[in-house]
Amino acid sequence: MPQLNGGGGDDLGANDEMIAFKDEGDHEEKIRESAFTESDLADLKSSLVSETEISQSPAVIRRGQQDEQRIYSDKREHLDDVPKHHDGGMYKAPYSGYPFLMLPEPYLPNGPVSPPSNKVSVVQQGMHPLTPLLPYEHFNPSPTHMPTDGGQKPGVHRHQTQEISGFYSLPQGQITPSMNWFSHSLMLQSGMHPTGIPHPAIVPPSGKQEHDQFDRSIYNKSHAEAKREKEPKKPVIKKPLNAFMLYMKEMRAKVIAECTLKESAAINQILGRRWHALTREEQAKYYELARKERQLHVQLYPSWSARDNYVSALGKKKRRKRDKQQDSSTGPGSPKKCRARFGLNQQTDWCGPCR
DNA sequence: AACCCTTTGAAGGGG
DNA sequence: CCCCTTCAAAGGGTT
Repeated sequence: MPQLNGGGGDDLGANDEMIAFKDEGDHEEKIRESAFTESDLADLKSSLVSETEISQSPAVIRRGQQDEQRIYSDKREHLDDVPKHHDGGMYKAPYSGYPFLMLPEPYLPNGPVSPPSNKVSVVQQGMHPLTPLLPYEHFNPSPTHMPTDGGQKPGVHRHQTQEISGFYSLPQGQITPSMNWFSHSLMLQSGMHPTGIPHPAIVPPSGKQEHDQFDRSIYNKSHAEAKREKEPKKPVIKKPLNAFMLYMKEMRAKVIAECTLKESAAINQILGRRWHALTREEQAKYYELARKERQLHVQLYPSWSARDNYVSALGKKKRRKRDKQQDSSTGPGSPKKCRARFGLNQQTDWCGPCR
């Protein structure tokens, strides 16, 4: 039987997605105790400020993060005990009751398939932010399409694309390795996947959603401009979401609702804390989902590399320059700036649940 | 308009 | 192998 997970070993070299928890039960306990309580949120809010005040160079901070990651990595074997959700190789939405399995709307004309509606507003309408992951439930690779060896790349058939369409939140068309560039461009022109379903993993180079703007613009612009726009633009295949990103997608709306926050930076800090407060089982489901997503991504885009989406060398230079400025604590993103942004003197502005 | 901020995790490259 | 960098999402804020 075909298996997405090559039975124990991760053929994609991603058996490390099951990041285990620290052994320090105290630490974990401590984190969990502080989770989801109002005091936690208050603590977070104040820490959001105080943490940014710590005069620590970005490099030091990063090092600290990596150290922590390494510690987590030391406990992966614990999570390996978490029961895998496989059913003879057929991926059946492993987590019954998982909210994103509820709605087919992502494929509706005005559903979350359109980028703006895939955001919070969608959730507020009763949609789950992870709805785009719905196709997981339908993913039923046949032996022909799904190699038993997850690392097998050549000869992967593209029929799967229909089943996994909607994995990502920015559907914009589809490109498949078995297609040539001409057909790719045609698909992108129409904004559609060859199967007829937009694929969110692929976005235009701009990264923005344009949808039906194209056709209209053709008539409003000069011939040269129209021609230029008609030229195929190389689409961007986005990275598969990791466990935390999947978690964020699901929980973002909840945090926004609870805290009446909208600024993603602050929301993400809360989500980061909550992530650490999750039990290993709770985290495991997201690691599992992320692993499946990576596997599917590899099978869909065998030649794709994360490097493909890296910014140019010029962009790197630009960033290094920026980082240098940060070290002087006067540049963008400096503690000083962060204090201002998060309002050190405006803590009363925090909403109730987050106070 | 483009970039920043903020989080964790994955991936890739350099030493 | 270790370390560092980049990018995934998100949307208000900043330049």
